[in-house]
Amino acid sequence: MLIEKIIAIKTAEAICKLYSVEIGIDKVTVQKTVPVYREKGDFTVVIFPFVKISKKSPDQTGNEIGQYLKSEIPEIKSCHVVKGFLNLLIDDSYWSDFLRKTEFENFGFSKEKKSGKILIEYSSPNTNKPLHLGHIRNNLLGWSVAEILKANGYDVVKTNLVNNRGIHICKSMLAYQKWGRGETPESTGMKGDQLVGKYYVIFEKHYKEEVKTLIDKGITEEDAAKQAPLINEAQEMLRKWEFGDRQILNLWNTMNNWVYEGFDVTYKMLGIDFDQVQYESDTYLHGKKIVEDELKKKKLIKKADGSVWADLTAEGLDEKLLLRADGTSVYMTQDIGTAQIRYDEHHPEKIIYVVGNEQNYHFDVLKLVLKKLGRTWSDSIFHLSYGMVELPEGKMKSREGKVVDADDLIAEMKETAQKTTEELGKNEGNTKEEAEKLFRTIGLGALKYFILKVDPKKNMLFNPKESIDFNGNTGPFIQYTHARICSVLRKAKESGITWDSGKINICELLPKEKEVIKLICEYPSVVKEAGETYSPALIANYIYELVKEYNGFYQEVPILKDENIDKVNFRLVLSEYTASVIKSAMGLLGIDVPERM
RNA sequence: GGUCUCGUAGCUCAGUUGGAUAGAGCAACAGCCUUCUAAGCUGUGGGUCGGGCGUUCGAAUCGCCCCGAGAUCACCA
Repeated sequence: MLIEKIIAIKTAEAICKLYSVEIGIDKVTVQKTVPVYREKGDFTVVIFPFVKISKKSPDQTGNEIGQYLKSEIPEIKSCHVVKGFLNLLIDDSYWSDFLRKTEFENFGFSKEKKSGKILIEYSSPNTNKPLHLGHIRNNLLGWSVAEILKANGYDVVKTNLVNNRGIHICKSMLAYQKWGRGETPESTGMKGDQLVGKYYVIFEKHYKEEVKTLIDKGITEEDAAKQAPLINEAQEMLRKWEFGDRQILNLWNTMNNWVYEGFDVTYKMLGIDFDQVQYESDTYLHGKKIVEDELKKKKLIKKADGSVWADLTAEGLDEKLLLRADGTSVYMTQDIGTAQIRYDEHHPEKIIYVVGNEQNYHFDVLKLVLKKLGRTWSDSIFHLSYGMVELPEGKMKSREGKVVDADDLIAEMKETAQKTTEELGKNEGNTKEEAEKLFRTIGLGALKYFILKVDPKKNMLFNPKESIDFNGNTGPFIQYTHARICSVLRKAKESGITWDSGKINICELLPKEKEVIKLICEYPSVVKEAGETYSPALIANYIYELVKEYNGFYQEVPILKDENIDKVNFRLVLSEYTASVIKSAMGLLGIDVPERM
């Protein structure tokens, strides 16, 4: 059991014994002692809540509880009360024992398997344009959360729902049909998704012009948006698609395959993968069927024009369209089908949808509609709503081409990594392949850490003019620390020095040594909390703290140069352990750590 | 307008189940490499935690009001 937990239990016990009042363990606050008082304590019990019970001064209460704890918990070396805070100093042997006894294979990960299965959907791209920085955030988050849940013992299914149908897809198809002149990825040398995206932007450009012309003729903006010939053609194309027009389906197949191939390249570069891929072109039919069945059961309503709606007025919302008058389906229709398929196939304890916060309302509605249709499992749907990546001038807009392209950014990061490495003269002795791999690792490390260290819920800013940093609280900084530790361990081996955690024989620790061990001890609870809150940011911030602390130790304390072999042994174990936690935690973020850089 | 989210140093972000003097990084300045990788370490300056009121022994954290920014309220996804 964690020493903090023991302290909390014994504190509650002390209050019972000393003041004859029973309190819950959750009423006891045990926290890390603030740095100013580090010499006096490792953990602090907040005494204020107990002075009402003891009817004594905070100092006196603290001293009494402190005496009790000291007599009950052998690991406590001393206690010390300041202004209502009881600081407890833990004996150094407790910390060195921790290193001696703890196996670091899979350290931090849950030992027992959870029974429930979790399905997590992320990425879910539209096949009308290439991926941009917003999608990168989505992919990294989804992938990392999946890994964190696995580390917490869950059986996780990573799934991608490809948004390959709908009016938006028709837009790029229509533009290609009109202005594409038979271009292909081969003929242009463009990635398939980039080529299709080009036509999506072209559609929007012409559409905007048409709308402007209509407005100039005196038509309102709203009507102009509906009357523009291009949008009507796109809708006609959607109808043909949904009713199986062979020519349209051929074009759709061709263009979608170009996009899939392009996406695969990007996913591979990013190191993102899935256990399962679903396509909306399959699931929407299931949704449509459910809607038609439920209409017969009168749970949905049909209007005079033939459109089908869910009435959510009783739930405080309005009516929501599920099928258009022409019989074609909308986003919600397919989501109903997709959810049903997922439930039938996996019976998951939870279905996590990693989708931007702009769709909060959509998911509220989805859950309500499913519930209205009698799907009690709608409660297992959880929308992991993350913030937007914004540019200095505001939101990214695919339609206007104002985006940070994923492929470009990844390539730039790698180039920056290469430039920095070469400037620092750290690329000697690498073969070309090794160097390429290293640049990719560092560039991606910088990008992934930059994104994942931010609380998922919050919007974040990306300024393309300021390249992502490689110093300070960054991926490369952490990778560098790992590489340095590996270097020390290599040097030890080369000089025939061995180390063994079982042979740790140290009674007194230096402050820097103790702080590093204390942080290592925290890793399991960080993994747990990151799992409970779906937040890779907790892992990122934790690992930064550990690495910073280790660097202080590395700077101040000689590892190999000490004459005392017990100290050398201990410090090598500490270093190896730190490296292993760095590697494990960065692994949860999808970031590789090199052994040299 | 309704609903929701956010507002912490010049910039980017931590810290929010209420706890000690609110922390990092970047940027600026000053130091540290004949000794384990200087992508590092140490130090200096930088804050009415958007504002006000309240609850509390104690508020960046909880409640109410106001100000500011964003998202959403589509027969787009």
